[in-house]
Amino acid sequence: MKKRTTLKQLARELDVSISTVSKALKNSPEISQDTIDKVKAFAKLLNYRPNNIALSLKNRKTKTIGIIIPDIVHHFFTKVIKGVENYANAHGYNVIVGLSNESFSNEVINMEMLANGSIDGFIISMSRETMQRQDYQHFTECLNEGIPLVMFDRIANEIPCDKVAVDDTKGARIATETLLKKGAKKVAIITTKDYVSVGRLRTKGYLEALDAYNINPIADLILKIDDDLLYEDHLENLETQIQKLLKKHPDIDGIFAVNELYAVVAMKVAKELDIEIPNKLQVIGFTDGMLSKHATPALSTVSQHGEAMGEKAAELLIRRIDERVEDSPIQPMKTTIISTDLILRNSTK
Amino acid sequence: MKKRTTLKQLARELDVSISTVSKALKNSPEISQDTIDKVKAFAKLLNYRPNNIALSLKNRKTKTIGIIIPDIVHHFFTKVIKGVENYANAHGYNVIVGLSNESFSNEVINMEMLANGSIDGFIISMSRETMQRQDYQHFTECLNEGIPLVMFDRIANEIPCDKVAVDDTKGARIATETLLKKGAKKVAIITTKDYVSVGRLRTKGYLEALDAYNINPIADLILKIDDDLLYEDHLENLETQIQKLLKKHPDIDGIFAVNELYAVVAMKVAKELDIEIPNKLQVIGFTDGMLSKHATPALSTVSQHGEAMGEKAAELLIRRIDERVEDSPIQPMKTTIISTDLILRNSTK
DNA sequence: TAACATTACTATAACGTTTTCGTGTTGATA
DNA sequence: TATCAACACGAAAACGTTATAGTAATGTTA
Repeated sequence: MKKRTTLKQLARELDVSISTVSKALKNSPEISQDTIDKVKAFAKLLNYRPNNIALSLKNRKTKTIGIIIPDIVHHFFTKVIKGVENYANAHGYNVIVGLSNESFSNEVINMEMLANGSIDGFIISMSRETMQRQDYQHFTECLNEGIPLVMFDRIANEIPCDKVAVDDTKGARIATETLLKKGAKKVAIITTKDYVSVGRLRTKGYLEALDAYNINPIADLILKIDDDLLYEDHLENLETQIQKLLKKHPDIDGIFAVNELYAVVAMKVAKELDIEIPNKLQVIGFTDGMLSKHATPALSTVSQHGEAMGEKAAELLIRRIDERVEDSPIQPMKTTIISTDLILRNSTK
Repeated sequence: MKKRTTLKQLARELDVSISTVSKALKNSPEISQDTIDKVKAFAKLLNYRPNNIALSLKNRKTKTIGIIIPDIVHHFFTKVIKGVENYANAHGYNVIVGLSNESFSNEVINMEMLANGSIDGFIISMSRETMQRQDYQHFTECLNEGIPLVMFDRIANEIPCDKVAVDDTKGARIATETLLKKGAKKVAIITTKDYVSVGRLRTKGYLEALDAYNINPIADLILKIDDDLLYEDHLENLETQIQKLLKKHPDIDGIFAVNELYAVVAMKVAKELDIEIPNKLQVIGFTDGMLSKHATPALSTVSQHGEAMGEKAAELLIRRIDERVEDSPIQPMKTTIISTDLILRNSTK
């Protein structure tokens, strides 16, 4: 096994000091052009590249950021990662991914693993369990240690950090209003339990829309899915609940679902019940992913711009990291709202 | 900004040497129980955790592995990452993700960025461009520097490293044979250009199946999609080509597609042409992802077990990394084949 | 020609660990 | 009482860098 070239080796072979080599490679004016040329040529020959770890130790910054997400098999999170990578790489940062699998302890473990100097800052979307428990002390601790944090999508207002969020309420309101505008009279919502902030906020938007149209909400039409179950059970449970809903209220002519999976499943159930989409039932989802695009009919949906969110989060984080070096006064925390777009396809009239 | 606790601080405050602190925390027999207890208590109080970077420098290993993939917005790759994370985290390793975006230069840049000591080894699936150019010198260089490599899915046989692959040919053969067994007489394949190894191999499997059934392949029925285009153009192009195919050969009663997107789009086009699935046309895809599961009808597909692949790749890599430390003789390179499963759903009879 | 700049380097400390080798203090042994 | 082991700790080197502070050998000035 060949060992990596180090300054020491270069120095020894060129018969100069390590400092000289280091400086020569950096074009220091202290070093004669002659030596600079010699050193550089030799360094190139031996394919010298500075050891990142040593630099990290010296500079007390790693030029990597950690992103912790609940699940990577999710189009939205995957888009966010992509955005983070884009911005980070363009700014000389690497991205290290931690998966919490929606579990609190995994989230904590993952963060601790990385917080030991491996990363300069975190980008996080909380696990479901963390939201439920509302136990944020690993975040607080992190901030106390001076590690900057940026939260996105699933956010805790209690934590004083930069945040990137979607205007869930507004997105949901517009979606629901669109349904109503397009003639729907009885609009149901398929949402999550309330501890999931995005579900709660989107439900709020739904209610606002009804209110704007002077429609009284009907409890029956607000279907709160418990996605605490295992994936498979969850899916089955989801189907039967939607089935029940559509059978009990056959006059439902609009469904707003808080994610694309719920929307697609709703369409599937409707088709099984011979309910024609979009003529007899219009459906709008949230999060524009693969499923929406390739469903039949193609699903109208609220696009969240995951990639843009990722880029913004990375930008905020890297700014914090840089600001931390020069010990300037701490800037106030910022919450950036990424606006949604309604993409109309064939599941609406 | 509070600074992280270091051994030095503990030593100073406890009025002992750094060595003593270090040893005490490791329960060294050289240190008296008294001191050990004192040090530990104080360390806990100050929430001391060893600096990872310093350890990496000292041990010349970082306990992180890099995974480079062409695209993260792909269910398959995402599954692989999950598998890698599982295994890696369970073994005290972190995972750092690099995206090549199917571009050669991005792949090279990303690898160079990480190869400077940031990672102990790579897990890689080549970008499309790399496959096209067949320029593998960044891999060779990496191996020369003693950084272990594991390739998965998109593999270059020329590179002497561990590999994790799918038996593409066999999977494709079984899929096609299943179509034939279920009564299809005229089976088309929607595949990629030949430089994509998986496309080529799957086409081979398709041909083998035809051969086994004494059917002469028809050039027209082998649709090689050029996915070099931008995503949107690509999709449109895909649709029109499938349309043309189905119109020219209305008696096609089976389609094998080398990925789930092609399969789903084929079903969509068929539906538009009022071809009933599965009665008049049966479809099987490759890669079991979201799209397959939630398509209507649900798509029969060849499952690749991405997560298992990721776990296996991580296992192989970590074994190499560990073996590298003790300078034992180099073990021969291994190629692990992960077998596929055919999942039958409603797009087949 | 003594004092001083300039040039072109080198030595050293530092980042935070671990580990090998010393070393001073005990208590036991011959 | 001199010798030696056991004990409990400290000093220093090393990992690969960079930056600060020297330091010789020149050249310049008064």
